[in-house]
Amino acid sequence: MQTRQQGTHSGRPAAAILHVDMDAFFAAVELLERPELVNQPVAIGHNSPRSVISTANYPARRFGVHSALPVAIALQRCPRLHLIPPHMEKYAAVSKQVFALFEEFTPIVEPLSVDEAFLDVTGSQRLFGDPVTIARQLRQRIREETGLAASVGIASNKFLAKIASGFAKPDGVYIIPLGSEREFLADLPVKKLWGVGPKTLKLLESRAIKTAGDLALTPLDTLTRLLGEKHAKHLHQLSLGIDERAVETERERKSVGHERTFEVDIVDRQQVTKTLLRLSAKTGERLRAKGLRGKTVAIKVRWAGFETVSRSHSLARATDSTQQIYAVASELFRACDRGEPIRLLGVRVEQLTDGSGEETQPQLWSDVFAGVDGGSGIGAGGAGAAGAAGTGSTTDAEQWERLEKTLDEVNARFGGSGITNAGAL
DNA sequence: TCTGGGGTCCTAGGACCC
DNA sequence: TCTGGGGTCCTAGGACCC
Repeated sequence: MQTRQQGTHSGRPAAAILHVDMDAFFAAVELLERPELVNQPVAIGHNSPRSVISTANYPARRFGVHSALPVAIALQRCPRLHLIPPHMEKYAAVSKQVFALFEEFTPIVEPLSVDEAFLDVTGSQRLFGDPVTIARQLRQRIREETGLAASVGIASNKFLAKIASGFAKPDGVYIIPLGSEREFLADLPVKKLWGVGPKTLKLLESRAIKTAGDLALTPLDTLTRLLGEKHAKHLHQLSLGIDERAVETERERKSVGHERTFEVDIVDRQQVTKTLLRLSAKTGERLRAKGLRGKTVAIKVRWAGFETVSRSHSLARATDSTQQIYAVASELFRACDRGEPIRLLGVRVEQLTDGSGEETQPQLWSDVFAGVDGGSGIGAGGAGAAGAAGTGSTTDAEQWERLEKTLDEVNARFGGSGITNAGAL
């Protein structure tokens, strides 16, 4: 096992990167409260027609139940499946605990998701021992503090560490020793490489490229013609075991948005309007909570046939205003509406800048709804009343009821075309 | 058995400027 | 009069990841 630093061709000591991945995270958290189900098949997902499984525990996986599988199929494959609806706040709290433990071993931590991170422990070895020892301690600490199992992959770069953690699962450690990368990759199926999904897999297979080893032997210009310049270069590098991306502790957020798939495709444009309002409000609220503003408002519409279109519009100035987001979103929708049934609607704000230095704009719902409900309801305590940022106080059910009720009145008065703000576009 | 919701990154064409 | 190339911004779509 690789336990000592070796030099590399560049003269720098080899990096020691850990990829830590919690095992069946959401399910494992739920099972802490329901230990009697530990050996039963358990999956996390809403029990509704268009939901998919977000996590399955190992007993459930034996039935062919896995992430992204439609719930309806999961229940067919495993009629005795214990389906538990997700409780994101609970997982976020445990996640926070786990990430705090990471920081005990190194400050260089890159979160990949709520249950997964890269740790650069190159400089931690004097204090904590070699990477395998660090992994062992870390797993021990996680188990003590949370009762959960984490798997750890160890390698000289992020890509290999991530591949390694897959081999470590469940509840293990796997190391790809320095110098054995090419050998390790030779027989690795290409679909294991970061950036190879179903489409790319098909393209590669059409050229008889099945393993990372095959990929490594394919001339770069062949790959470039197949996949485009960046994608080709990236995959070719990975196939050679090369990944020079550093573990990044801070990454700038690029967008904030919300979307919703309807249980049944909707036709009613008043419901569209209501949904766009709700999605805009959620988005605006999160922007304000994070002190962000965005210049571009984008919508996503998935038609009943699953065809998806997006429309976007850039503003002269970045905004965090629910009112403005909604005005743009509803106008974008109006302009692309085919009158067909709709499966999904989304609202997203892009081109973010942090709002510092700029005064927060008051959210003048009373202007939008002026003369409709007497300006009473929403302006006063409603979505994004100035200063409410970050408290979560703007999402409670009562408020939504008021928002929607007011919108119903608007629709009734203006013939259900929704509210548009001519000044917005 | 139809396919979530949160995102990131890349490509490509057109506008516009130098 | 015709034509060029680079850079940046905007928009739409698509692949991919957890």
